[in-house]
Amino acid sequence: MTKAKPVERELSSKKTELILEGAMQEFLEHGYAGARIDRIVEAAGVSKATVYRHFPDKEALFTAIIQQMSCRKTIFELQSQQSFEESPSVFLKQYASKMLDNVAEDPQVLTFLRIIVGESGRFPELARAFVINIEKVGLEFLTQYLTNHPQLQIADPEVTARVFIGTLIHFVILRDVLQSGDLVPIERDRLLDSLLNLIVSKNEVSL
Amino acid sequence: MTKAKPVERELSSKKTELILEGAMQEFLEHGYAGARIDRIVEAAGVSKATVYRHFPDKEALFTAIIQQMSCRKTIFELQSQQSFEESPSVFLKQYASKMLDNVAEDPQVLTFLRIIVGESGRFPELARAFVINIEKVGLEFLTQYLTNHPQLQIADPEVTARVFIGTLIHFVILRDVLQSGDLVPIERDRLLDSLLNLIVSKNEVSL
DNA sequence: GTCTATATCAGGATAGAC
DNA sequence: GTCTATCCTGATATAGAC
Repeated sequence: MTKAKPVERELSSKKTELILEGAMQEFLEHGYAGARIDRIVEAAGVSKATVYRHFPDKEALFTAIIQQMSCRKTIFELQSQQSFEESPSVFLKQYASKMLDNVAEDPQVLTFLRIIVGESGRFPELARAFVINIEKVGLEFLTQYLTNHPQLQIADPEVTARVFIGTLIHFVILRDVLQSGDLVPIERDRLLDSLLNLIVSKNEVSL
Repeated sequence: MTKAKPVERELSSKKTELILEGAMQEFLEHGYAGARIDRIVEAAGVSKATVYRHFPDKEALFTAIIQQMSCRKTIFELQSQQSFEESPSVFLKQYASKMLDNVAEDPQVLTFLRIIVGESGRFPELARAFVINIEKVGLEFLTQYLTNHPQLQIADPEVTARVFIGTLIHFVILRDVLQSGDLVPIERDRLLDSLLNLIVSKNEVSL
């Protein structure tokens, strides 16, 4: 009987990791067209030929990176870190705060967003993967949450979730992505408080 | 006395126009790094040397184009086309509708947004020009409008303007920029109606 | 001021030894 | 499977004639 040979058809995942690591930096920093294979090679500490033995071309490497990030990056998945038992208005404000902090603290998220939007014309599949893995998850979670808390008296949870996330994303785009927070300044707590006031029923008694 | 010589220090603005025209197409379609001077030359119908006589380098040409577009492009300036005398809720819905239509009908707006966001890391000044000329204008107009209509009972017009525009921008990003409207579908009228319901006071009597 | 022709060099991708 | 060395296309930018 044939000896069970250790699975290793996939070309040495050690180098693959190095390449992906270096490529991620490079693509995030320079975009697709601006990325240089030479720099990826240097950052990864491998030879150029090795890169091309693991990935057919630059485009394949790029899509691999971005798709991987769409799975890993969490912008809205803060559920685990949070206390579900808080009152809804407290929970929602925490949720929004965490989301804003996450983005501000992780510059990779910003460059990732820039890439997704910037290349969405040439790589629509990547944009769609982003929407499925990140936006959709956040929207559906919030919709569910709003639906599950009838005391909030949300008339249209689906739209309310969009308004909530849309406001946050817009804020992130102005402040962090476009680096223009000072041009249209607003205090963050004021934004969140007034936003929650709009969303939760006006005649709030015991939220 | 010296004969008044016809002003022509600016290198033939005829060619300049052609170059800018061609460059706009090229940069919008391929981004900064992906744009090729050769294609600009071809589209403009001039020689490469002429381009470099009018602009010091690729980057200068790029920033000229984008800054020009930030002045010309109107996403939120729909005031002139609208009847100010409508009731606020009608006006606001018209305003939002017009804005969504404008974007959907003009693919240049989409590629412009992609460029601004995509290059905002490397060209922050362009991003800031965009915010000043487009976002800020929209936000301030809406804030003013909400303030001027006290019957709406807007507690915080500044934030409400952001919520309104943020929701619209987010919708545009998902549907048009990222081309993923089908992945997180929502009927446009439902979005606008529910959004307005959130914004205008619940106890609406005569808006 | 505008063109043609060209310098210069960097990019992605591969051949062939080990 | 990995490296070194190289191919070759095509990019930005310029020199020099008109």
